[in-house]
Amino acid sequence: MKTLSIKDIAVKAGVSITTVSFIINGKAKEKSISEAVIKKVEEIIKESGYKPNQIARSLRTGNSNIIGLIIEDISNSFFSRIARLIEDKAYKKGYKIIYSSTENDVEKAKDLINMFKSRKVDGYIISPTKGIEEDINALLADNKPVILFDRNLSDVETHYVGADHFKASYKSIESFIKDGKRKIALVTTDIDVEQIVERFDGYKQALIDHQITYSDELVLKIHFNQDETESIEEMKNLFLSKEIDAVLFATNYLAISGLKALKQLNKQIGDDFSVIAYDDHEVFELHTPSISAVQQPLEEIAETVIQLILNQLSSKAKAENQKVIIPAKLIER
Amino acid sequence: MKTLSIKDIAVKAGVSITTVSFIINGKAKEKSISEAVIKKVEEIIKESGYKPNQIARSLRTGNSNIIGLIIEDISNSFFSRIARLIEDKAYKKGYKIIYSSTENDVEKAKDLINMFKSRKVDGYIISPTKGIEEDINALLADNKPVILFDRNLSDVETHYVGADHFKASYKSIESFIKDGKRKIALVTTDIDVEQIVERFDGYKQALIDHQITYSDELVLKIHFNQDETESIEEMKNLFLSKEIDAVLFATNYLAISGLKALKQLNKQIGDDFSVIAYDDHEVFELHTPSISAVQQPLEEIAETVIQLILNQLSSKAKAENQKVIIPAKLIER
DNA sequence: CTGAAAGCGCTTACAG
DNA sequence: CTGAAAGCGCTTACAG
Repeated sequence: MKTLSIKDIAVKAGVSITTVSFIINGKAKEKSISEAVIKKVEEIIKESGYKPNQIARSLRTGNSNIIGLIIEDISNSFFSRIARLIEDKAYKKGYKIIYSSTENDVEKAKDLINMFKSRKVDGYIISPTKGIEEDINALLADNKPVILFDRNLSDVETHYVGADHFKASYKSIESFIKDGKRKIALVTTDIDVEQIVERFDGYKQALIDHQITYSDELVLKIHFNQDETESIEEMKNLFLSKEIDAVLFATNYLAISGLKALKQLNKQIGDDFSVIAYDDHEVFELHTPSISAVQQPLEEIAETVIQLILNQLSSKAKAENQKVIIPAKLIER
Repeated sequence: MKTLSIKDIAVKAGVSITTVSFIINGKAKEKSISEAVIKKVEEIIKESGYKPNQIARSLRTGNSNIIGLIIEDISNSFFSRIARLIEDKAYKKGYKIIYSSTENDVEKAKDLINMFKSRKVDGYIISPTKGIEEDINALLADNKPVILFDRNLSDVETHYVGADHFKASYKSIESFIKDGKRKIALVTTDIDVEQIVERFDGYKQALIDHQITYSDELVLKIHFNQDETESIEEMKNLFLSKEIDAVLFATNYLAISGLKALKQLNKQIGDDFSVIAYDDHEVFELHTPSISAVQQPLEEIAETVIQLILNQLSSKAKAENQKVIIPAKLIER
């Protein structure tokens, strides 16, 4: 069974492909096609199950009704939830999303941008890695809408949506201090991306503002792609060597590794030892005891991202660049 | 800056677009293009940063080097992990993956197939919902490779990769029985898909084989799209009303809700009350006490799926349909 | 060893 | 009210 083309429909209806095309694209009225012809063509389309070839349409029009979503890692629940929400919302507006993970690898990120570019996606939603500034600027020069989220790139002039990482981190530390903690550790990663740096800055500033000396020794930077068992070992060392009474984990997967480390050490979380995780996770609510977490407003982030990109897509006018910073919530458990 | 076309390259190199096309597609030798021309064209391509328009290529060749992945829900960690593995492996072979969630909605699933079809994806990897048999058969009639995974559709003659859900469920119940449990409950969903039915059958058969009377009252079927709070209430009722000493949860998200229910009831998991979850989740290892889980071999499933589809894609010959059933492991914690 | 030309399936400016 | 024709950027059978 050959797939049908617009020509087949035109032949069947006894009209030109121009007429069929106008009808498919809702321009029938505008082009004053007669009611009778419209009805006839629509019927034939329906009963034949004809679907226009989007590839051909894209080649001709230069756009695709597809938005490219580039994230760090789809298996991280923060991203998979965001992806799901964005997909949902875009779908309702007639846009499809295609997504792919960079694994924080600059080369792969560039590859993905190229792939999306050569597929003529209409717009880009990106949680960027450092090093792709140029590629993104090239997209912008090409007049493609780009929305960054989760982490900003200071060398790129475009829209950004993200949580206020500095403040969320600052407040977490402040809540430790209010509870009388003084030896507060930070477990973070060594990737040099803005949202991680902000979390570190918030940690440091909160200590300083409360007259607690900042010490490098209480900050553990886990190497990004390292094996989890190794990370757990490093955390165990940290927890054993210093008299720490509280720890902020800068990502949810670090917190999960940290909980495993504590379990192995048989160290109880409680009045003597408090924990906050950055980015919530199902683990934390169910954990005994429950773990406090900084919760980014996923729904709001996804909504804002979609809103911004749809605006861009519908108005050809270049809008003012917006940086939307959304407060995160500290869920105390 | 206009994007370059093959024509621009041809003009710059002073050759025809035919020649450029042959070189791009590695057919230079075969078409005996002279070394000098090859070198020159390759240099121009490199320095100009020219990337062939994949849309045009797809329109012409009818394929896309893209594999469509259709899953139930990307925010479920079972699927997001599989997706990540499949993406990785496909990427290494030069294929891109585009994926999208059906949310177990037949209409959305059909829509997605249509979208992928009109984008001319080369092959399909699908965790199907019931009701899309016809659509999949249409793809097969169109000679497109289709690999089903996680759940099979009996009315569709194609490749399938999945865990042995019946046996895994059977063994879980058997392990309860060995521990002396007799009042064993099953919490499952009401969606009528093969892998869920198999888990139920395994549960029932194990009871029967061990001379334990099967009772409907010990089986709770949670409505698929229902609010979690409601599910938790129903589970609390089950746990309170019967003297249950063990429960198998048929999915990991049900198990998570179940753990929340138990927490609310202040009911301890231990010698008097055992729990096994189907599909592992980070929650379970960290939970106090740790929760046993049926672990599907994600890596193996992903590997097999990719292998099968790549085989199909490279050999135009229609291979024998394979049904690969992979044993799942019960991780006792 | 290389090129002119047809054609993939659409959209749209132009003509009538 | 409707259609013929150009063109989007490629690939490839054919010719030389």
